[in-house]
Amino acid sequence: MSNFIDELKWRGMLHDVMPGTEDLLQKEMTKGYIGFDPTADSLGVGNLVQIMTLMHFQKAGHKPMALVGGATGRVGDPSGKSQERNLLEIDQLQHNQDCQRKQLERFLDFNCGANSAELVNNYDWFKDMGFLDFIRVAGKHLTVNYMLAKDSVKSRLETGMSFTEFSYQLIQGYDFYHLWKNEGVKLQMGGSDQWGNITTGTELIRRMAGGEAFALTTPLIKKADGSKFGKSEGGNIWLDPEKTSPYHFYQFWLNAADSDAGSFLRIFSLKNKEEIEALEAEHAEAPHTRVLQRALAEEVTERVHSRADLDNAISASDILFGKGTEESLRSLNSATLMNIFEGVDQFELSRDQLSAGIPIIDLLAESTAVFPSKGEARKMLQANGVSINKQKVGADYVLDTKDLLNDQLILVQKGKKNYYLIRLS
RNA sequence: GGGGAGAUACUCAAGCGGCCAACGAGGACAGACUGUAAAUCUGUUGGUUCAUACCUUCGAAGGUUCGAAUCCUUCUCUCCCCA
Repeated sequence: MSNFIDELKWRGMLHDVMPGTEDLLQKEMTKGYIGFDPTADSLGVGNLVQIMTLMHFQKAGHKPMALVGGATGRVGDPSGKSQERNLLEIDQLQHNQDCQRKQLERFLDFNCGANSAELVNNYDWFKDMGFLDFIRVAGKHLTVNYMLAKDSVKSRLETGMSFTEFSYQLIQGYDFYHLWKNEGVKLQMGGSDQWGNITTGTELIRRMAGGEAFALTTPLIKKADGSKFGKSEGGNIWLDPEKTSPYHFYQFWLNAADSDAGSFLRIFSLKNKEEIEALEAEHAEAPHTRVLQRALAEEVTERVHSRADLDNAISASDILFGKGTEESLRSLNSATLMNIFEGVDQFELSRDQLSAGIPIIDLLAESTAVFPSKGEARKMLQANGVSINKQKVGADYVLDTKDLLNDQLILVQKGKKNYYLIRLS
């Protein structure tokens, strides 16, 4: 059994840990869990931190458990929220849970003997519990004073908070108690914003049964410039390939800033300390080759998607961002192009429209949805931000069949990094 | 319950009868420079459009006026002080 805490420490993944946790982990194979909130129908890269935590936990010889919050999702976690949340519809929640469960299954080993991973849903033990039972069994053991002292509650006392959200910590706390009592789970992990909820659980275990349980949290991931991690060009980066294509996913990691790449590699890769430090040394020698970003993007994309998806993403990136010129684009056959660019946003156009000649602005704003309006298309064209097949074009450019690659495709570039593929229907 | 202050675009924040689609800052997007990095500099940032045009915006609804984000009335909400 390797030292899990030390592993998290050097990776910069340890924020807070309850005294005695390390002793426990060194002494015995421990069951530990992390909860996932079904607020969306896919996990995002932010959740990847917790997934990695569970993976390291399992690698260290312990038994990881992922909890899908079917019950807690109905209530809404106030942690880190400055406003009351809107409740999700029940069938939406159900859908989200199903999607998240499938994703979680990919990352852990569910068939490796004693420390095989497990997946549970807290709705299973809450669905048959009545409100009166709950407040008698769980509620009696904690004082409102105790609950009010939590940051998640305290920060909302000014603006207001519903009883529903106030009770959230008690529900999550009861989860821990339930798993402790019935499954022998002794550790709950999570993001640093979960510390309050987790300690409510350990407190509940202590008061209800005189038992001992432990807690550990990971820091909130922030980029070096202070901005939020996990977003790109306005959107969240999802693990679901339908929501964020493997190409975009790969690009997201590849675009990590130098100042972030090292720490991201520690958190999101399974590489060991020596490997990472070697890569960093190599990167320092020749920053422009961006070995850190490549190593990061490759490992994470392969784990979340697949080797084949990764290969395509790399090929597409090489073509789009390499030294490639219009000639090299024209030299590729369309089957290859279509395959490689699967993850690039695509639009269709009829041959008739094109052969009649179509002004660039109409093409981008009307025939396709590259831009939401002609005004924006014009603006970007005037700012010199649009390329057709890697050639900058002006606002008065008119396209026709001569612009087709392989008589099939047109590659549109908006800004430096946004590519669109227009193909004949 | 009494008194006071306020509600402006993604956020903060000016404007206090025409020169306001609304100063400025941040954010976002784009250009240059680079390494598909950071920093820096430049441009854009209500919509349709491209024209010295029209439409929709300044909490909501009415009103005064040739003309209102700016004045009046009512309403809704927020904050502060006193009880």
